[in-house]
Amino acid sequence: MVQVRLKDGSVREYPAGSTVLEVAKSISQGLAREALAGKVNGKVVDLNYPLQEDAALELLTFNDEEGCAVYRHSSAHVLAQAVKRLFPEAKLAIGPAIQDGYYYDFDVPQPFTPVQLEQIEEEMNKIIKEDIPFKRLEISRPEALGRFQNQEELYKVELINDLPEDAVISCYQQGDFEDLCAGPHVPSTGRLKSIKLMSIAGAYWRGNEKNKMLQRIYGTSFPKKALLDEHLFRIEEAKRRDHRKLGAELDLYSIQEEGPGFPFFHPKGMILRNELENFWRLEHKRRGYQEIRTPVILNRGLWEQSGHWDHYKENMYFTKIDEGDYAVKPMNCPGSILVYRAKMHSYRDLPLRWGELGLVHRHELSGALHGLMRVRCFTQDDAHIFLLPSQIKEEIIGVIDLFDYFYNTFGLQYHVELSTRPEKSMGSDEIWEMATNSLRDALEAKQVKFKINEGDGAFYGPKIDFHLTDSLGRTWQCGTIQLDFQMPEKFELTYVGEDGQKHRPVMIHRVVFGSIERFIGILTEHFAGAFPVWLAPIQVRVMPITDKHHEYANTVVKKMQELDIRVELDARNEKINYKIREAQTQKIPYMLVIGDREMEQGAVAVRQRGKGDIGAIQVEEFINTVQADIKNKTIF
RNA sequence: GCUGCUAUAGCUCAGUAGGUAGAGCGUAUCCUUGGUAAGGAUAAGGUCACCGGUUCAAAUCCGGUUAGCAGCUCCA
Repeated sequence: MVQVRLKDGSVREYPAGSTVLEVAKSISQGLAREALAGKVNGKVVDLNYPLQEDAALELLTFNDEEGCAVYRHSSAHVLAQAVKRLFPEAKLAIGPAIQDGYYYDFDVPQPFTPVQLEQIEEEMNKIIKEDIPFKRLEISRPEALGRFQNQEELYKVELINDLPEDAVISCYQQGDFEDLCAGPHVPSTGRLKSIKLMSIAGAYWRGNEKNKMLQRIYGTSFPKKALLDEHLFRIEEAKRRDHRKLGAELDLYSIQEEGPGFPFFHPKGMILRNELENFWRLEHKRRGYQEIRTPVILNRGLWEQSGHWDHYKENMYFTKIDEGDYAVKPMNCPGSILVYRAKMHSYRDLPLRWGELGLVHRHELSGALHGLMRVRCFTQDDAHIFLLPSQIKEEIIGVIDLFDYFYNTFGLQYHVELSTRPEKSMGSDEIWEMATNSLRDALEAKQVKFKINEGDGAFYGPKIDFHLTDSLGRTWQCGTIQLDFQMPEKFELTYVGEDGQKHRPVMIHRVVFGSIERFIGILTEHFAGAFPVWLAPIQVRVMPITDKHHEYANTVVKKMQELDIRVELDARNEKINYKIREAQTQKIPYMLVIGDREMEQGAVAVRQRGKGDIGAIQVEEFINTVQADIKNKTIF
């Protein structure tokens, strides 16, 4: 008998050799039906994996990230099998599960056509109907090499050769199809329900442009058709909300041929920006930050000292001034450090929290540019905090609180990831350990759940990343908190301690919005252009029914203008329906219709975005409502 | 940057076996004074992205450049 500890903490006994599926069945039929794979002592395995000794077991369904990945990965194998059936000459490369589905790369003489894509999808559905079992085979390296060489699957041979010495090499077979694969997989192809192939794209073998370009087929799959439909709907919805489209329609910004990747902000986009910045300044002031501003162009020596000249050159822009080499700043930290160095600091002054809305320029590949999300110049809502090592935990907690407050204000959910030391990095192990532990301690003290990203930290220190989830469930990395022991060292920063001696301060780099430009893009898509009143470029539009009502409408407008409400009068010679339609497409939160009735009673007829006509109220009462929306940052 | 695709009016798009362009929306003017998502008429507006080639003739065919889109790579 073996003892199996389940997710709920209970321990059950099973005969040795019982499979994961058998355990699932013993718990409930429903679970057995839903289970896609198991997780034994933290390792994801097939459902028919036999339990030979005591273990902790978790059953994975589509709702678990890992279960979902197994499902998609099995889908990719079905895709490959379908392609091999229809195009036997196709060579297999790799086919992993990804965020919203899976892909498989093939080496074929001709790119796939959309018609062929449909045929492949049909074939996949056939394979699913055939309900072919997935069989796991563990084989030796020579056997694996032999097998795939025979099949002339040279990409697979290359993969096998690159596997580490001690790797267990496994193969999965489903009927006549066989693929090199670590697994695990669902028990049989029939477990897959709704599959769909999404697109075809070129992709280089191993992502390297020097290698051959392969044909990549993207697909997705779900255990229920309703889930697939929902996914497809989300894609359509994302197109409708695309900030590039809405940015033009709402006249927020433009990008012109004269400046690829350098956005132009129009008056309405500037209102958004300024509101975000006002909010940012106020909240930072409240939390003990001061604001600084450092130059955009600084000399070569500085960038050599900071390490950017060596590590970041390809992304930087350069210029010459009076024979001297200068660079346009790609980051704000060196500037902030120079401000710190401008005078002596006592331990009594720390922590020093210096915010900077700094415009940075980075050379991004032309193919990477994307609306406001990926640009060549952007404003980081940066801050550098100089502190004593003993203040780290408390200070990080303060930053986490600030981030939480910001994201909640926009109705954005988030999750947190802690990134640890990467291979290429500076500094001693002790320092890294201590820095990483401080970040972890702060997260734990705040009881924030987090995921660990091994080896994904910055070269100068570990970091905490905040990933926002927007209204469509997409995630965006925005905020980041980075702990840095290297820059203070390189620039020989000091403070005078209690003992009268010089000591090295620690630095925290952090951004909340990340980039104001990108954040505007995210907000545009999150709200589908229907910004909350406090951000809306036009908050109220007043629409008189005929020109008899213009005078009264004007007094209403004036009243609001005096209170800094962003109000517009639509005095055009158009029917009320027409004016409403336009205000609606412009996503203006409040429309005020003014006719005889309102004029007589000193009232306005209010139409609220998303709700429609909500009736007439007195002007003063309406003004109070709007002001409350602005003050409370109400979202509707 | 690489691969593929695209570029016609402010916007969305049609068009031509190669013979110098068209719609809807928007804009302007006039008529209409209309109560919760498009009232009517008239007009203006384009070196068909840019440079070069083929041709009697190029917006149309070919090459290059630039920009955009999708993917790869990378990231705030």
